[in-house]
Amino acid sequence: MLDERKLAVLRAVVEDYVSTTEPVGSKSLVDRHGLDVSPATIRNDMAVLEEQGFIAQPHTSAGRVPTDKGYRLFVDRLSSVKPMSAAERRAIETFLAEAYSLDEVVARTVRLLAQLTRQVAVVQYPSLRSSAVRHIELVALAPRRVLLVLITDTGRVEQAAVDLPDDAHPESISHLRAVLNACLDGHKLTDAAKTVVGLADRIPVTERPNAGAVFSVLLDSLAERHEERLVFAGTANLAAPDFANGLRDVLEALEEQVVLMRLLGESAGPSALTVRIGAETGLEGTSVVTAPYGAGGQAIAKLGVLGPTRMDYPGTMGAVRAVARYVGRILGES
Amino acid sequence: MLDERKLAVLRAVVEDYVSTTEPVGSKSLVDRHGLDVSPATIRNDMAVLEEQGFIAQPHTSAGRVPTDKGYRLFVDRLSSVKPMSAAERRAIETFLAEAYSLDEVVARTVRLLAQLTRQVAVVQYPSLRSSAVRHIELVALAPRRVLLVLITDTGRVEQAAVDLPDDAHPESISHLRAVLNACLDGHKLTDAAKTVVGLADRIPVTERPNAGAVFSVLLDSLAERHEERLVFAGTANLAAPDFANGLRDVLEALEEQVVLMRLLGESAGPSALTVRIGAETGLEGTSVVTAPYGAGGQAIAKLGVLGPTRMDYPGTMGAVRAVARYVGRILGES
DNA sequence: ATTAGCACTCAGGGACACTGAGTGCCAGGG
DNA sequence: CCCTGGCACTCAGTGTCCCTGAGTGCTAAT
Repeated sequence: MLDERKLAVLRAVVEDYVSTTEPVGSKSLVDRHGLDVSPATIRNDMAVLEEQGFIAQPHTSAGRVPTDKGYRLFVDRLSSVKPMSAAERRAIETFLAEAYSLDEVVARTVRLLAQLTRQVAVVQYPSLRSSAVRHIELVALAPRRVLLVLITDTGRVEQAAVDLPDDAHPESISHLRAVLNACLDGHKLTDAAKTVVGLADRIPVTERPNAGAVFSVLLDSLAERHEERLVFAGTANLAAPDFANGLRDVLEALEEQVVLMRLLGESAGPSALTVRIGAETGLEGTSVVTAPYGAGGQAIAKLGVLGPTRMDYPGTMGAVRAVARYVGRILGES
Repeated sequence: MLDERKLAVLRAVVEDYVSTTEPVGSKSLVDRHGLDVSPATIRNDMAVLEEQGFIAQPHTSAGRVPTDKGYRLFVDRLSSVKPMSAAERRAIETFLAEAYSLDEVVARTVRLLAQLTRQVAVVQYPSLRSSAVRHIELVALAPRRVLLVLITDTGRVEQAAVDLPDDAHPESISHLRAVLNACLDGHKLTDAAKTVVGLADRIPVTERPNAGAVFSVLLDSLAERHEERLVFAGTANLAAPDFANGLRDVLEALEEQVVLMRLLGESAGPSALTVRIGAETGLEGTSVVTAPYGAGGQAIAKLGVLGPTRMDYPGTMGAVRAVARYVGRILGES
C-alpha cells in the first residue's frame, strides 16, 4: 500500500516543511533530495499520500503539508532520535553539575531544555515518595495548629500546616515528634504507610486523634502535593510565528497546571520518550515531547517540551532524552 | 499654556483611545463627550497638545493617539484612582481569606490581580526580615554539609544548605542548634545581627568556624534570597493585539527575574502607587503599576501589574491598590 | 510502472481608483 | 480675542483587475 518510495516522499515532505515552513512541491522535492525519479512520479505518490490522509494541501495549486497523521507516521517509523553531539553532552553535563540544591537542579534543567530545543520546556518536580525521611519537625503555630516539616535524605524540605482536632500541649507535640522520628527515620515515604500502622501503639489514647491528623497530612497531602509542582521556561519562544493564532490557548494551558499535568502524565511506556502530536495534545497545532526521568533507574517525574506541530522531532527527542538522562544521573549522585 | 479645556481634551483623547484602541478624531470627541464647542476648536487644541508632545498622529489624516508624555500627565493630574465597588471588594476579601499558607496567599493574590485587571500580574514574596524566628533546625547531610531550616512565626519555612569549613560531630551540631534556638527564638531577623555578636561566647573556640558559616548563611543568603522570589500570572493576557510585536521582549522580561525586580523595585514613595509608563519601564509600549504591601503598616514587598501603555489606568490602579491592601490585611492577621 | 507534455488552478502581488475620516488654515462673527 | 463654518487637502484602507509562477491532475507514450 505504501511502498518504500512513498515513505521516503513522506519523510522528505516532513523534513522540508519543518525546515522551510512552506508547503513543499514535487519539483523542489526531487531537487533537494536525491530521488531518481521525475516530479510527475512524485506527484502520483503525493496524491496517494494525500488520499490516505498523511499530507494535505492548504489550497489547490500549493505544495503539500504534513497532517498530524503524517507526523505520527514520521515519528513512529520514518525517523530516529538524533543523538546529541559529544560537545553538547558535555555542555549539558557541566551545566547541570553546577547545581547544588534540588531547586537549582530543576531550575537549570528547565532553562537548559528550553535553550536546547528553542521551545517551551516543562519540568515536573520529582516525587517525594521514593525519598527517605531524614528528620521530621513539628512546630506549634496555634493551640490547634502545628507546622509539619519534613526533611528528606536528599536534603529537600517540605512543609504543611496541620489542623488538629484537639488542643495540643507542648509536651505531647514533642512526644509525637520523637515517636515520628524514631519510627520513620531512614524509611521511605512509600513504606511509611505500613510503619505508621504499628506506630499508634506508642501514643497515648488521648493523643491519637491529633497524631492521626499529622499522619494523614504527612502521607497524603505532603507527598502528593509535591508531584503537582511544575516549572517551565522558554515561553518567549512562543513568539515564533507558528503560534500566531493559538498563542492565547497555549499561554492559558501553561498557567492551567491541570492541563500541563495531563500532558505530562499520560505518557505510554515507562522508560520511553512519548510524543503527542497536534490534536492528541488537546491543543491545535501543538506537539509535546516528554520523557520520564529519575535517579537510579526508577522514574520519579517527567519533563518535556512543548512546541508547534511543525517541529524538528528527531532533534527535540534527542535533547529531551539526553537531558532526562543527565538529570537522573545528577539526582542519583546527591 | 494648557487651559482647562485643553486638559479636558487630553483626558478625553486618552479615555477614548483606551476604550476603542483607535486614533480619535475631533468630531467623535465632541460627540462622545459633552464638549460645547465645535470640532474645529478641538482641532486647534489638539494642534497645541501635539506641539507640546502630549499626543501624536500615527499618520497625517488620522486621529490622535496619546504619547507616553500624554499618559503621564493623564495619570498625574487628570485622573483619579477608581475605587473598587463594594461587591468587588467583598469578592477580593473572601477569595483571599480562603488561603491558608503563605504560598497560597501569594498564589491567590497573583491570580486575583491578573483576573481583575485582565493583565499580567506580578507578586514579590514578602521579605523575611520582619518576621521573627520560631525555630531553627540543623540537619547533617554530609560531614561538612548541614541543612539549615528556618521556621518563622508566620509559619514560613526556609532552607539552605551550608558548607562547613571543618568536619562537624553530631553533638556539636546539636549544641549549635540549641544555642541558636535559645538566643534567636522570638527575635526578628533584622535584630538577629546584633544578637549574634554576643552569641559566639557560648560556642567552643574549635566550633567557631563552623558556627560562623551557619550564621552568615542565616543572616545573608537566607533572608535575601527570599526577597528575590517572584510569581506571576495572566500571561495569556499578553495575547491581546496590543502586544503583537513587543511580545517576545515582554515574555523574555518575565523570565528574566532581574528585569522584573527592577520594575518592582524602583518605585518612588513608600506607601504610594507607582505608575511607570512606556519608555520609563524600559519596555516599549508597556506600562507597569505597582504598590507596596505589608502587614501592619510597614511595607514588606511589592506587587503590581504589567500591561500595554494603552491601559485603563484608573481602574488598574484601583485594583492594584485594593489587592495590596487586602493582602496586607490578611498577612497581618495570621 | 514511469515519464513527458499540457491545460488548469489559484495565492500573492502590483497597479489603480475610490472612499471617508481626519486634518490645517482662513475668513467671518460674537 | 476666541470660536466657528467652510473648504481644500492628505492618506490609510479597501476593492477591483490583472498577471505571474509554482504547483497540480490527467493523458498518452515509453
